[in-house]
Amino acid sequence: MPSFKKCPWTPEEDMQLVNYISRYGIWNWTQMPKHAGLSRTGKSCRLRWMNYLDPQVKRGNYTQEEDEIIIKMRQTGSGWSAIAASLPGRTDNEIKNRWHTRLIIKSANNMEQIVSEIDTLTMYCDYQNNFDFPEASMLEAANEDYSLSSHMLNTGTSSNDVIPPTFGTSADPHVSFWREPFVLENVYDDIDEYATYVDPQFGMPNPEDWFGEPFNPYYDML
DNA sequence: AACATGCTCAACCGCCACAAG
DNA sequence: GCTTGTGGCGGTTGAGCATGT
Repeated sequence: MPSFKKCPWTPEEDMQLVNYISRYGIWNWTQMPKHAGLSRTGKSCRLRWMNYLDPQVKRGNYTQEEDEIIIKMRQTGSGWSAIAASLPGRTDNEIKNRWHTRLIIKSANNMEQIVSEIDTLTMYCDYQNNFDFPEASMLEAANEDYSLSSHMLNTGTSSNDVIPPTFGTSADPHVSFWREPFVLENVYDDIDEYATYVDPQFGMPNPEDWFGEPFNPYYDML
């Protein structure tokens, strides 16, 4: 695990950056810190301005409408920057934080999401067993989405309740599932356990029903 | 009151795309 | 076509605050 010291911006540094940009504008992030007398990288300056100092940045107090937009766009695969573009005043970083701290649970609180999780997993099975699937990024997405499941399973519980396994993280008792050679039986084992945590009101479908039918939305692409 | 745990968010990193030379 | 510089994106981390025990 990398260990690096975080170095918060001081009010003086903020002032320097704001003064410089208000006077000369943004012309080159790499050169700017030198001219502004800041001992920061251009990237750091850019991030500080974009996420914090820019007067157009809105802070806190997300409306329900904003949350819904984030959830919808995220579910359709939009990137953070695309979502930020749809929410004036919100930054990608802020939206990302919002997602990971609040919305990921809300998002999972519907059946469609659960089905999507299963579909993603099914695609993964198909890939591993039958195809040399070229879209490596899809696998990463599958892993991420499956990780999402653990958050989903928390729906309706408080932080003090028993937390189901956290798939795909260092604390994940199932982490070996993703790192070992793929074995279909492992999927069933995990799905079974996964299903036991789902709120019964959702009427979790039998995983066998889902895996019994060949399913791969990417067949047409192959 | 003291400690443990969880949550939030600013800040960093690595990687990628693109443009210019 | 290759190299280099720059900006942008997404993932991750750590500090500090809030809350619970």
